[in-house]
Amino acid sequence: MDDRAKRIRRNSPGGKADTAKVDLTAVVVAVSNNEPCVLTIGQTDTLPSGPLALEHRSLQSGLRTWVEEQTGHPLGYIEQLYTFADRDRAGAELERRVISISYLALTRKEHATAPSKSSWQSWYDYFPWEDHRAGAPPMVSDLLRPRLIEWAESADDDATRLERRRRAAIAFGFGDRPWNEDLTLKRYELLYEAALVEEAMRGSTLPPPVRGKSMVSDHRRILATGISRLRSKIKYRPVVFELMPPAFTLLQLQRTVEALAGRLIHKPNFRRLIEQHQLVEETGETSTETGGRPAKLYRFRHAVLEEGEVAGAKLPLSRA
Amino acid sequence: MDDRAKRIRRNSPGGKADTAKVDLTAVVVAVSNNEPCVLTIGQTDTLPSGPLALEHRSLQSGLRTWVEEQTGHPLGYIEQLYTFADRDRAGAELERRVISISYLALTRKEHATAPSKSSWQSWYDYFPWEDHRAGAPPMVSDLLRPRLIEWAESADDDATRLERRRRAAIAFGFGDRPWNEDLTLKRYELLYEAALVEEAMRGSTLPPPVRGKSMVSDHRRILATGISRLRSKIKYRPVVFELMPPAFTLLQLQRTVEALAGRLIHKPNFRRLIEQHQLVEETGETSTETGGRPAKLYRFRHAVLEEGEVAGAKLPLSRA
DNA sequence: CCGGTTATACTCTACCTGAATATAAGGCGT
DNA sequence: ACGCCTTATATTCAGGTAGAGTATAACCGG
Repeated sequence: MDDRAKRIRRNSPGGKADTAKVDLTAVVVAVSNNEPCVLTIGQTDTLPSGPLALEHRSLQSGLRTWVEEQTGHPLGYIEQLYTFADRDRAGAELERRVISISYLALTRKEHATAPSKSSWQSWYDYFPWEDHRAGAPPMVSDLLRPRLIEWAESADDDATRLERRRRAAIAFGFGDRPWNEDLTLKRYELLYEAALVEEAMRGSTLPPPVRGKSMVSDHRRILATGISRLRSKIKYRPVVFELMPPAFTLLQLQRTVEALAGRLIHKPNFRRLIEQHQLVEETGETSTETGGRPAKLYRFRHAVLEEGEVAGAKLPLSRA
Repeated sequence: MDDRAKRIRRNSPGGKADTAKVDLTAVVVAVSNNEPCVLTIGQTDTLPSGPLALEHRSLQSGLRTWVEEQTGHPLGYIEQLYTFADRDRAGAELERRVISISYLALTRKEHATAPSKSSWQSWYDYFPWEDHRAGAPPMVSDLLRPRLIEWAESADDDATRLERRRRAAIAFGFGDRPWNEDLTLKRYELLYEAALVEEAMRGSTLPPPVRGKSMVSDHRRILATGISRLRSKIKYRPVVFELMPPAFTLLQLQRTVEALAGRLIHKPNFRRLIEQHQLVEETGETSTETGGRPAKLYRFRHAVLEEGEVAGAKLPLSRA
């Protein structure tokens, strides 16, 4: 234990170096009208967040407190995303370092208990290149591809040029590569590195080359982290149901998954999968709101959560 | 931005509540002689760790600095594990909160550059119930099962009793349930909750009911987190190769994976998988050290890392 | 009652996975 | 040299899963 004391002494010449401000930030997700949304506060595009304080029992309870206070939304399911601590995050003039611990939360818009200054924004306002439900958006090949190639070519040596081209091709599915919806974070980081998004150009007077709303500080990166995590998680854990009403049709469920994944799913295979894993049970009711033949209503079988977390539903994502 | 100011004011009556000490902790893993090992420092069972300081450029670089200084091991592959901030972690008497950010690092023992006070310990010294390579260890059914059932029965109401039994059965594969090696963290947390491990009995004079070395502070929980993460990750990402020498036989590779997973793998299927995904290429050499027919030596095809991270090798874990 | 629309059921094929078996190529003792 | 032990490598087979397409059912509105 005496090296520990030594270490601490070594790094605390003034007794101040070791302290940091800790910020909790939430990516709160809901889906309505087949549109995946994130909760923001104020006029600016800002995620709910606040400093960790001594009265908070834990990180999670601190986060819940902040989000409920700022948005009137009590949170259900939450999971930790990532901890950032870039020193230049809040500008170099700050003496103290800022640690930012981010969480992903899944909820439903109806769960709000109080009106507030918060509002819901579609994911795809911030990431217009991420919605492939109607095929790849034109901007991917018309705008992003040429700009990324330009960026790759601007590298000093051949090796870097090659590597940049390959990274871009993998992330965005250029050439004959498939689109991988899970790579949202990689794509954003690539656009940032290539200085194609507004956040990478702060202080510049030029307009950002790529459309898509930006967010305060590094909140768009945190949102991208949340989207990436959620898109991969829905494939092996039944978390979608956190976003569903108590009773729903199988098509509603499918549309919700499609909204999150940003791509279409083969209907018969999706139903087969859900039934195979016995994720839902019929309520007995039907819904005629869909226009055609009435659809059976289902509810989530909460028992699956207890049955051995192995199951995990892989999604039959269509290649079409 | 003026709610932000308000929030900060609200929680900083003395200007002190918002600061925290940030600790970086590393789970450094290597495999040798078919035994998965973790790097510890000093006499006590302590993971390499140290406070984040202002001179560190980032969390990762701070961690690398600490580990290298304490153990003489430069780190290669690292990934963030989890951020803990339990208030009772360092005892309630502390004014300031401690945030603990943990990382998983993969390396090889040979990479040490300097001798030091650090040493390698087998995972299974800390978690003897996690090694199922020779079948389920007797202690699981002889010791853990009765103790966990006892704990479940001691609950006040029927619902809790049922839920505890089910959680234990899932985590440890009681009854006819399969053993799921990924649940290392859940198992440790369950034993902690049931007060069967030493860490849950600090301050008590009774001997801990379950064998297995304990660690300083919450380091055993952090190690469990690392094992869980690594065990699931080897199934879909080619990270094992970080632990392998430059050239190896397919059986050596298999034994390494088995050491990590704590269970055996079906040999022909394992080879088929590796070849299918073209994870390796022949070096042209062979090794006769294995006793029987000389085995071809292989090296990792680094190109797969660039080829589109989708691939992901699922492991054919044997049920036998 | 007919076409539009959605729901639900069924089929077919390619591929993946678990599992078992067969053959090859070294070392070593007699 | 021969046979045996050990490990390496190749092949096969059955069951299951995933992708994709097609068929039938039930409601609505004109």
